[in-house]
Amino acid sequence: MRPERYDFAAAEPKWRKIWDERQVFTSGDAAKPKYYVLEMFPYPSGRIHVGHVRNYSMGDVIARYKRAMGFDVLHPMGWDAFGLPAENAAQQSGSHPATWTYANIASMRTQLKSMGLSLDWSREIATCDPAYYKHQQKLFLDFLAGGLVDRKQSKVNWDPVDHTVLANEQVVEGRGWRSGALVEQRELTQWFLRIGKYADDLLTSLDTLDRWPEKVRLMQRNWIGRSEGLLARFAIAGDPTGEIEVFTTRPDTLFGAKFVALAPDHPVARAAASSDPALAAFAEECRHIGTSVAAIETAEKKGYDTGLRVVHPFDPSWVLPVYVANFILMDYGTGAIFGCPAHDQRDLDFANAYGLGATPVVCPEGVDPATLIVSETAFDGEGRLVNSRFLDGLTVAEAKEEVAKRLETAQLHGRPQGERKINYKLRDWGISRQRYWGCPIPIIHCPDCGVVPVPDADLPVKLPEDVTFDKPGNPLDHHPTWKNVACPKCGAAARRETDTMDTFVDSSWYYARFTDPHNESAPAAPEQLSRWLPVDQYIGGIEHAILHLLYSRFFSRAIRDTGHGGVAEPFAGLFTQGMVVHETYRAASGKWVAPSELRFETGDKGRRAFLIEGGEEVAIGAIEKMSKSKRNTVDPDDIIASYGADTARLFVLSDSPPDRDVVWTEEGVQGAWRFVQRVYRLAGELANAAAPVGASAPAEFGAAALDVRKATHRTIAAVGDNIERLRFNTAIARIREYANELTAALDKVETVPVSADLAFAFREAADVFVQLIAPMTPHVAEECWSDLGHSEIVSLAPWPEADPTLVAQDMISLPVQVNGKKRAEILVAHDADEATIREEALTQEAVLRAMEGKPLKKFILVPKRIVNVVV
RNA sequence: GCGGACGUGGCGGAACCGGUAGACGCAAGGGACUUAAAAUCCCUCGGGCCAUGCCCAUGCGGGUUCGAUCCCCGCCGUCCGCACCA
Repeated sequence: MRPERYDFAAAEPKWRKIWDERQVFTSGDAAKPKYYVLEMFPYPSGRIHVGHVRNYSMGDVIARYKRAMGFDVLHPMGWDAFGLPAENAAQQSGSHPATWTYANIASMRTQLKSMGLSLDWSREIATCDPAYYKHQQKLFLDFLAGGLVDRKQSKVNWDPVDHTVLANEQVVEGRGWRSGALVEQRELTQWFLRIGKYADDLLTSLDTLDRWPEKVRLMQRNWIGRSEGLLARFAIAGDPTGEIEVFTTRPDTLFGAKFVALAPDHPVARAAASSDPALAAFAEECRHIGTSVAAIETAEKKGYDTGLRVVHPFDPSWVLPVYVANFILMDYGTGAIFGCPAHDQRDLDFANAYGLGATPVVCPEGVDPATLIVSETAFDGEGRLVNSRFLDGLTVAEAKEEVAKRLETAQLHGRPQGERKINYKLRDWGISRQRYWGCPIPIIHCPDCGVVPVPDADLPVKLPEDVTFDKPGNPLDHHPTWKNVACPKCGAAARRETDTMDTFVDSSWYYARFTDPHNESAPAAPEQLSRWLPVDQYIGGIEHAILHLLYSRFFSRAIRDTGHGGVAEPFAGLFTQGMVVHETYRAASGKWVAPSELRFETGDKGRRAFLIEGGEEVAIGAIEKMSKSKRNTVDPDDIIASYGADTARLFVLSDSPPDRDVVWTEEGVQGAWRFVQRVYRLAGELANAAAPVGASAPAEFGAAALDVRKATHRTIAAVGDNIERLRFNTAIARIREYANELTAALDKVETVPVSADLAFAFREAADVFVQLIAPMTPHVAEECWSDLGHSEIVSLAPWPEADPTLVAQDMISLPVQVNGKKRAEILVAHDADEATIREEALTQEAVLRAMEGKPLKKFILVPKRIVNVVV
């Protein structure tokens, strides 16, 4: 006897056990076409959060749907397991980072498994596993051999208390986020990956990623920041060899130049500062402002006249002053510019501060050059050149070309004075971190041989286990013996590189490792890479729009170009899902209160919240991103324990479009819960009226049976289309609509057993209904599928096919408008000719009334859409 | 400042290529069943009016069109990204 209510607590573990034992989700049937669906793998913080539930539920719907569509689906899971939190935990609790990390992985794996995700767990990887980072080290060495790695001095944010490098986002108001110490700018020798080599390819290939959000492509475009311009060299007056090279995108405005400005760290500026203490002090001041993001925003343009003068390239008698200025960046272009105040706002602000003047040299069409004055706002639009000697009358583009040509042929100090140049904002990727819990950089420093790669046979360079975290700085550096090693080349006493890699490196190739996760000799076999890559659908948060995705695109190219195989673009389809947000609650004391501590009432004064303990009323605040500090989080474990995984999955997929934020509400969860129960009930009711499994179709269908079948096939078509387009919320809405239709059809049944045609229609409906909901709520679907008499599980059932003849409507209802306002509705055959429709429309009482006896001016028929009568 | 996205009932949202605005759900109100509750089921649910019907309504103001949530112009508001990149 089937129970009245669905007991998720019994059913969910039962079905997961069956999936697990039968290895239903293991990929590798080469006879089928492949489909690779991947969600961004989690950092093992210890607990999954609702954001994970949403992310992985979406991926799972796609995986289950594609599997049912006959694809060999790769849907793996792993752990982004290196990173600073493990070291922080080690400092605080004394547990070793590895112990802490693997314990977290174990508990999160249990949590993820309780969600019923159709993952191939046999491919699980963790980036902190030597079996994984061994290949990462090999890739690094291959990149090094392939000219994709650089070692150079670079400025870093140095925390003098923690003895570590900080990322920009770890510097808060000029201080280290953890230590609170004033951050210093230090020059350190660091390892860099030369992502800049691929700048142009990474930029132009964005156009091919037509299944990426336009927003992400735009962000990457801006980040890469290509600009075409000219390098131009200015001779220093009175110095036979001295010169300053500037980069400009506006060579056309050269006759509007009023000054040259240098970054404080420009070599010429440093040289000048060495004999001018005031300039040295000014440069030092600039460096300090550079550390604070807030300061840059409000900083005034400031400069210091070095006293140097440079000669205008087109007029030996024209000299320009050379300033050191706080707004010039050393690491973009050449660290030097020429300033044209009339046509650049920054230059104008600077010129106004130092009385340098502004001569307009570009005049917009239709403006009299004589009246052209620039005082507060620079003009950066199009126009024709004025006040520019041989450039006068040319367009901006023509003038740029002319200046470039002339400077390319002009000579200064025996070299061409100008050179066309394409610049990128994208910098090479510094990967050195002075930390323990990361992938060791496989390099040995020998006093005689210099930088020596660790030989392949010695890989992986494993992290030592006996480390301490009681001292600030890098534990690898403090380790008594680990860094001492013989040089592989000459055998002399040498020292290991003690820096480890940025954790973004770990996540830049994990999608490739999943294709062949247990390969010991290579990151992945080329045939596995070509079998699975690119990832067909990648799903994750928008916060990775730039770095992770750009680094991965770079790695995929670098892996291919160092002979490992694979593809240029790792992610053919990208979807960025929205966050899960929640109301906030605050007591009168100002303390944040967790939703689990509250009870709610709805009355005359609207919705109110009270503490369960004590009954104090608390204020219901804004809906915000879930965060521990505001205590507005919900624990997936609690939800799954009280409602089951299917309810949690259904809720995060319903209501809101997947790319937008979804508000977590108790009412919404209960709505999902009710529907899970309804699925179970409805399947049971349908079963009672349905023909047995495999019953053959009767020759004829009556009206009632036909209506049910039409609803069935229309829903198959709609849900499939919605899932393909990742519109899970509308897919679920269609299924709920279908449930309403089936309930109504069952209500109409007067006699049991029903006629054979209706029984067939109900059998078909019951099966399809369960199959359509299965990707979202797989456990209850399996339970119902079994109750419906199927011997095989629904997870292995092929997706139902919509019969086009049943999807098409034979009678359609056409709205009839008079002068654009709807007045009536007519029911006509889908293939009715215009004359029939016209006759029907024009005899409608409401239409005639609206026409008020006026003569018909025009009759518009949009087939299958609408009729409009114009009078 | 620059770039982008978005504004639809009490709420989340739907509406395919310019063709019935408000699917589906949440909340609310009314009712049935019940000793009662839970669960379930049914009905109402954008606003207004001279209510068998009509008018207004997709942030605001214009425009194009037989017809505009959708296209164009101008405002207002919200959110996101970048932030002196020469």
